[in-house]
Amino acid sequence: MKLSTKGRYAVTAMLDLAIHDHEGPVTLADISQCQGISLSYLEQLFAKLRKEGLVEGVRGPGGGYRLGRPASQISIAEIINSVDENIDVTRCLGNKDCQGGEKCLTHQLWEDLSSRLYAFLDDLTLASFINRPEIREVSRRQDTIASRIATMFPPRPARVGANISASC
Amino acid sequence: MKLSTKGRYAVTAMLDLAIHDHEGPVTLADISQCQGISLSYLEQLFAKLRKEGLVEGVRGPGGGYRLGRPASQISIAEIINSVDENIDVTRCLGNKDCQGGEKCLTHQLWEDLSSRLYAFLDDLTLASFINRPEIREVSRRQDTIASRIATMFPPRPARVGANISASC
DNA sequence: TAATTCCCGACTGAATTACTCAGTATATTA
DNA sequence: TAATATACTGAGTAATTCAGTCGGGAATTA
Ligand code: FES
Ligand code: FES
Repeated sequence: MKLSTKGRYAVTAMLDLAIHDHEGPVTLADISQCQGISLSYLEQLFAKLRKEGLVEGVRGPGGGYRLGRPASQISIAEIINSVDENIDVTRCLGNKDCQGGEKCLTHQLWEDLSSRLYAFLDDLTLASFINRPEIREVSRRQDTIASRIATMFPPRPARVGANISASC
Repeated sequence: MKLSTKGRYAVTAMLDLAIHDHEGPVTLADISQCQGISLSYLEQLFAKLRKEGLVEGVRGPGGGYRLGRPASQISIAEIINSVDENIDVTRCLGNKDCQGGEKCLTHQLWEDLSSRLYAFLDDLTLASFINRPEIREVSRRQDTIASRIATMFPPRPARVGANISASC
């Protein structure tokens, strides 16, 4: 289990998808702009998420990415693991034999902590974050702001009603 | 909150200190040899741990490092934070203003996850790891092996009884 | 004094991060 | 059918961090 900015990017992007799930696919260009991450970098991250089945891509105009499963069945741990190349090597490289054939104490202790952490993050699903009332509130407010801006500066809609998902 | 190999090194080293706490200071040379980490690198990590008051150094022969506080009052979160330079910046750099003066949804959600994770790791203390019976068992066995080896190849003792702490 | 340990700072190769560019493939819409 | 918007792929790259080396110093013990 590893946790870095890369993992944070993946998690926040997935949360974005989860929030706008009902509005159809979200484009990486939107996420890139809203969260200030480079588009190509996002593409690399999403390639990994796609390999794990956490998202599915929809090509062509009006396309984007959708969650690969219901938000209630995607855990934070899965997201982080899929982008962070969870090579959690200890000194024995997984052989558990550095103490005269036995697993050493340090190995045991770290494995223990690591699995507790994983269990914790595996229990947190995307749904458990976005379904709380205060989140719904902020989400609604931002959509309102976004649609007001959209009214003042109407963009050419790729598909009717699809551009509201551009809120951050 | 960030979690990398560096953090793991710090945590396992601190666990080492906690286990051998009753036997006097543990030298970095011991930890370096047992856990396969470079001595100078350990020195850098311990400089940070010392700044946070998590350990205290004892100079001179027979010296080493001791826990700065009882193991029951040192959390895993503290250890990781002290070495990992927890600069958990979001896009707004902590200003919470990227959504027209308001904190954006992504910021809110990540802050939320981050604090939950911190709370979890802050609840885990060194003592909660080493005081479990199965750990005490492995610890005892390793000390036995170590003292048997010490009998076969007696090292020059820096201080009477102090070298048993060389077990991994 | 000599040995052992912590302590300090500068430097360095390797790995990873985050990004850029240049394309290809597929679906939509006009 | 043509134009366009999107996902996809892979090679390359500057910046950063990781992990380690080196060369000293300072305090303590014997
Ligand atoms: S590091 Fe795996 S057994 Fe020691
Ligand atoms: S990133 Fe902090 S408010 Fe948007």
